[in-house]
Amino acid sequence: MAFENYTIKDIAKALNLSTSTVSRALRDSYEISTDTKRMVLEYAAKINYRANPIARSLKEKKSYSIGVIVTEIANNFFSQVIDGIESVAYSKNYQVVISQMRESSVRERSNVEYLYSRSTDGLLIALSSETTDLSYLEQLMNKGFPIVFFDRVPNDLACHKVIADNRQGGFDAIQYLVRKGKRKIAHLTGTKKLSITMERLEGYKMGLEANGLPYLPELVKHCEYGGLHQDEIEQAVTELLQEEYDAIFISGDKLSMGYLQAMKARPGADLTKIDVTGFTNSKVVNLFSPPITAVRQPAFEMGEKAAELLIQQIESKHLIEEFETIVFPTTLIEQSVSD
Amino acid sequence: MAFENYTIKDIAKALNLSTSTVSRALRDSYEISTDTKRMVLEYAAKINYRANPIARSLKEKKSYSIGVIVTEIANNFFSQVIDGIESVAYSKNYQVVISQMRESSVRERSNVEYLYSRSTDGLLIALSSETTDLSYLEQLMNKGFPIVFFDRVPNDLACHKVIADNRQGGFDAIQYLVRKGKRKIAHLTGTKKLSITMERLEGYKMGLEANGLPYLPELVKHCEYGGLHQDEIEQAVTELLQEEYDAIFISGDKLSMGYLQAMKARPGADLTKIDVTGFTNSKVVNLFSPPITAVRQPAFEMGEKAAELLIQQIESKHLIEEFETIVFPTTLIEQSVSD
DNA sequence: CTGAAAGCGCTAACAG
DNA sequence: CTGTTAGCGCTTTCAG
Repeated sequence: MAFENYTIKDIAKALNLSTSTVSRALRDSYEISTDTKRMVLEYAAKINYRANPIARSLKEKKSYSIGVIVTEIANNFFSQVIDGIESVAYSKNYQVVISQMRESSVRERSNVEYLYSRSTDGLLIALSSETTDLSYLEQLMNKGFPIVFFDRVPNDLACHKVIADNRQGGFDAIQYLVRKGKRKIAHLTGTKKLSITMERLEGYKMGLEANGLPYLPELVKHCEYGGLHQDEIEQAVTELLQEEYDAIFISGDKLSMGYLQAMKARPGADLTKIDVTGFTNSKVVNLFSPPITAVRQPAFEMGEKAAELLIQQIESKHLIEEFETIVFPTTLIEQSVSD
Repeated sequence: MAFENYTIKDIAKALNLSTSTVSRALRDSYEISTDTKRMVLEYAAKINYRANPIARSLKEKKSYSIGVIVTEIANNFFSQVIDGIESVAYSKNYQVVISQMRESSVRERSNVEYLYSRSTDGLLIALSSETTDLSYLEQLMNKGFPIVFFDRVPNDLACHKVIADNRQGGFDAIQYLVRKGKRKIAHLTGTKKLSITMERLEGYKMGLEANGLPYLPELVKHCEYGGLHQDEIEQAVTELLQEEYDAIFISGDKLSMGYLQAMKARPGADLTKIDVTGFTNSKVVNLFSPPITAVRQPAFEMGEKAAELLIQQIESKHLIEEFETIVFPTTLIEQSVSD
């Protein structure tokens, strides 16, 4: 009996009221007498009435769902962001609809359009490695469709953005390595199309400069798909091993893990000599061997914040004029050398 | 925050047709002339018409979305399962709506009810550690609401189930440890309420018996919340350290990682002596120190299969009579001792 | 305070 | 082949 699909009509009939009265009573309208309200509410509770949200959506042009687009779900950083998003959405009674674009701008676009046409009320998105043309997103935003970007954000679009302090994170990484006596620090990163790549690269350069170290382009390797395919990383490592370097700063979760794997698989490589510091949100970096010093982003909190901004924008009566860019600090997590 | 969108009415008006004709043309109905169809399709494409799925849902009582309920998203196993689910859903044009219950049966239920009332077309669920009363799920299923269980499945409900061969996985783990010369093998696992706990425990017992080893209850520790909170694990480890054991078999991702963390944090514990074999879907187990031998489930494939079964059930005209239980093999991944 | 009626955008009898 | 009509379940004027 718990799950019959009653409608407002059933309640109206049973109580000898009109559907509008019932609707209003349910929504606690001021124009309904307390007696009627109580009656309706009681009966509704008794039959375990649940409003049909589809009908409500159609009427209100609002679906209480938000779309999320990420590279892939099975990724430390993204899954933690989604955790944060879901937490906020749950507390505000929104559903979270997820899709993956696997670094393809085509899939990104088809997902955006699908989510838009399926009347999600807004979108949270981290751009794909391939994306250069943002005009379709801009058009949607101009139509009033709320979009909040996180992690990988557009440069010159007026919108809410939630990011980590990538520049500082990169800078800290270099400072740390230099303090450990490293002088030739390589950099493994993603495509230049992404904001995170450029910001972390800047941090890297700033770090070098602050320590009077030269910037050597041959020590910087870009993986166009952010290490989504291990081949990219193998290729980069092969190239790097022809250079001389005593430490490496890596600009992403997938890349960091992939680099360690690649090195582990090369019998020749001496893992103890080349220090690794990399962006990663793995919760078990301290268990790794060879060790890796992690640059950690507050992924959960970033997800929370992004969801809050989005829902706030969705529920705002007027068009947002002032867009915010929220920057979260990163944390450097050094692996204890207990063993 | 509304924005203009074309409707079937706009097309009808522009083309001097009735809405029903347009609707039928759009759906490629046999009763519409090819000429009219072409005209409608062309115009629709020109104005970039997108059908309002909410309206369609209301009419058809079908939303082309499926709900997924897991403990948490930021988990190796679950995120990989969701990856598989999303892949299949994407290819069949279904949306994936995600929610987390964090081992709470209350949250599980509220999520189920919410997803149901929001007219998702079906549900994929791995039960919470607390859940004992399945009657509300049974009621939904009796009403014809499609639910496919994966990983943590009910014992005696007629439904599709997708699981790993947990018994065999446990058995293999013990065989492996015994072959390495271990004789006192502990077991760290979750609550007895869960199918996976009982099956893996059985595998453990079978393994012991097959090797003429005694089953010692004091070597088996249950964490009621599957290690969701690290305290549980600390507690179990503290208890275990008072026993004598030379190896341990661990029954879940969270527990495996948590155990390694707990041990690492205890200066006294000699990590090299106690071999660890555990269920985990981490893709970097081979980088761990202390090493862990992984019992790996084909999580992605399990997600794919579960989604396929669900969508098949959703789209089937008649009630399913024969339910399937799909069992996937596990793989034992030994860490190479290269360093 | 309550009810009648219109309509959100779409589909599907039922008539032509 | 195409149009008319009647809803899906809910909200919301507009009248009483």
